[in-house]
Amino acid sequence: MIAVIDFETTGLSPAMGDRATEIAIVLLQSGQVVDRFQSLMNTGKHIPSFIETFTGISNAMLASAPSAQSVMCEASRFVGSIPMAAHNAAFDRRFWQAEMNQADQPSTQDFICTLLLSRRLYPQSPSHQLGRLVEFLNLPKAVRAHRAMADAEMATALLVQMQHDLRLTHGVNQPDHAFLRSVQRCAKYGLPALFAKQLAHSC
DNA sequence: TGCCAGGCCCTCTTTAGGGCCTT
Repeated sequence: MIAVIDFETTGLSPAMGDRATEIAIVLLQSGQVVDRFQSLMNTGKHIPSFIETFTGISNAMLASAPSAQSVMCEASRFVGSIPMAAHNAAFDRRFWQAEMNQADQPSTQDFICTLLLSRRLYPQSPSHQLGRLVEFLNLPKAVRAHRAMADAEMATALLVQMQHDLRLTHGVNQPDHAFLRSVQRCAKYGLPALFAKQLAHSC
């Protein structure tokens, strides 16, 4: 099981005071979506006008949203100890840890990054932005990008496609979270050896 | 629109610099 997460936020850095505005999580098991979690969240932080335009999430929408603390407690129960994935995971991991910390919840989940994986697996793609990758791979594109669930669904489709390509193209039987983590960490020139090792291990 | 940060990756590199990606 892998939990694919996406945050919408007021900016790029929790260390600079930015906060999450929306969270979406898709649970993926054996290539199938088995559950979803989504919520706006009110931290009391003002959303800059550029971000309102960018995400479509307004200060008025968050005024009636549940508190960040209650949403993150619910998200923590939803994910448990399941390993997580995100596109540019360094970004979502920072907000996950910062918001969990604010809500007095643990945040020990391991993350894999579909951005780093796509740079390894699809070096021919002209761009590794989530939307551009989805177009490059002919995957279903979200109608409303830059909303949390739409982006989480696209990242999930991307992850499923990468697992499929690892099986079909590279003969890897079970590209689970642990194996994806080794692909992500593997230097580009080392990938064929990694695939061969996994193939031999699974035979 | 892109600035703000942080991490990865590439190269005209490694005693560094800049592009990409996330909102």
